[in-house]
Amino acid sequence: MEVTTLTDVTDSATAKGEQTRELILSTALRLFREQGYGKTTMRAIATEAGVSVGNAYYYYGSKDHLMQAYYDLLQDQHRSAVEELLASEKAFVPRMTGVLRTWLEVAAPYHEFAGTFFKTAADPKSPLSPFSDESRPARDAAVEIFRRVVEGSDLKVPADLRAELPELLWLLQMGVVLFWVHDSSEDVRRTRTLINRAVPLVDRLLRLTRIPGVRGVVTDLLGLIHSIKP
Amino acid sequence: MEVTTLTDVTDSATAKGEQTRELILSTALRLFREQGYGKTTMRAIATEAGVSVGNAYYYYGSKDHLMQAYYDLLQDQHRSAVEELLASEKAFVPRMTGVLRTWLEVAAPYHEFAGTFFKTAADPKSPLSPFSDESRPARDAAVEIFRRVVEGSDLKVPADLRAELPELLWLLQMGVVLFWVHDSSEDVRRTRTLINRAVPLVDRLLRLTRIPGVRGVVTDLLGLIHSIKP
DNA sequence: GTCTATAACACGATAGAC
DNA sequence: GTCTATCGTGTTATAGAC
Repeated sequence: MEVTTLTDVTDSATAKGEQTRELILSTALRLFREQGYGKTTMRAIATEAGVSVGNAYYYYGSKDHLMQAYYDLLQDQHRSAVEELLASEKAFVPRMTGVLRTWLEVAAPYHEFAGTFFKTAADPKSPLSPFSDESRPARDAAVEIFRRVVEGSDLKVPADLRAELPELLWLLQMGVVLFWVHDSSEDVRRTRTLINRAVPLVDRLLRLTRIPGVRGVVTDLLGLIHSIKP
Repeated sequence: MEVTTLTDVTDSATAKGEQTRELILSTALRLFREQGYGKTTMRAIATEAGVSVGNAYYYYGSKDHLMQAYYDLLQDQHRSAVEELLASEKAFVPRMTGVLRTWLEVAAPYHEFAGTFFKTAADPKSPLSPFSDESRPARDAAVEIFRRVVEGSDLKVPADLRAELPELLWLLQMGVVLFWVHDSSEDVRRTRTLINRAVPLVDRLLRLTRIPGVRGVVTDLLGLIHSIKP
């Protein structure tokens, strides 16, 4: 009985902590969306959430960590938003195009904020860097989406290339995102054009790999990739 | 006579200002190199240069502007360091490889600092962004190097592709630099490997463009590039 | 126009009490 | 887990000297 009570106390304490953690995060994201990352101060987040600055730092080691948490959230949303498409569509081009378009939709509310996000992500020393060890789980989850894009499709490519393809497609997405961050056109039309034209191009390129003369270049490329992996 | 004297005074004043400007910059760069960007304070730069903080801000609007000045300097050094190679070597692969290797050499002392630099550069709102209007002169100068790489070489590619090639090679360099920033291997060996293998691959790829089946993909690619330009 | 000296402000981050 | 007080730093402001 005493044990049970003790457990209950611990549980409720943990639950309360979790509640505070989420309150701080959701408040921060709202303010980021409303006023941008730069103009949102840690003081404002704390005040708005009804906690102290010190408490905010108790849960999130830095302002950047709040951004990191947002990134994880975004990835989660993208994964579930893409579920239906990957279950129904079988052709490579609409699969890949759909995945990229869905990303645009999910990330849209944070387009301006995303600039600051990638600013931090570009720093090799930052745990938010897409190439850092800390973000490996998030990166693996992202690559996993493209593994499913490839596996569930009608794509016919050599086995060795197919194995590297998910990571290469993820890299393509990184490029699209980089373009998107800098895209200030109405309704990010230029990014949409990029997706609409780049994916069929990739598809065409992949079909070419069966031509003997092209095959050698692909082998070289795969060798290059292998040689620069850490 | 009075005019001459007046001019002299103005000139010497300007010269003195220029001297102070350079003193501040060189001091800042030395401290950045020695202790990193983050740990170098504006107060330290001013003290070390023997000027007041206010004076440092008189010449450089912000700490980031000092980084911007470094970038311009780097580009200048790269351009002159590459001069001899471009004058003597005629084959595409050694030309391109040499240009990229030279960049590594010129930038080497600032490898760690470069992380912070690209962090700032990745922000679309920053004037340091390689895609911003403010950095257009610097970008044009960089692309110009690759225009010379192409023009002075024995490369045989279709005219429409050749026209876009300098910008594409510059983009390749951006990729190499991004890789380099994240490369913590001894003597950046992985980046060297990337250059050594990627350039011949590009060369091979460019030769393939004469195959009819491949030609169509190139046309598509050029169309894509054209359609997403602002 | 160039420069000094000093104070002040805002913000990210931390220390230490409770 | 939570708070208040405080620090260090980028940046700005003031008020003037040469």
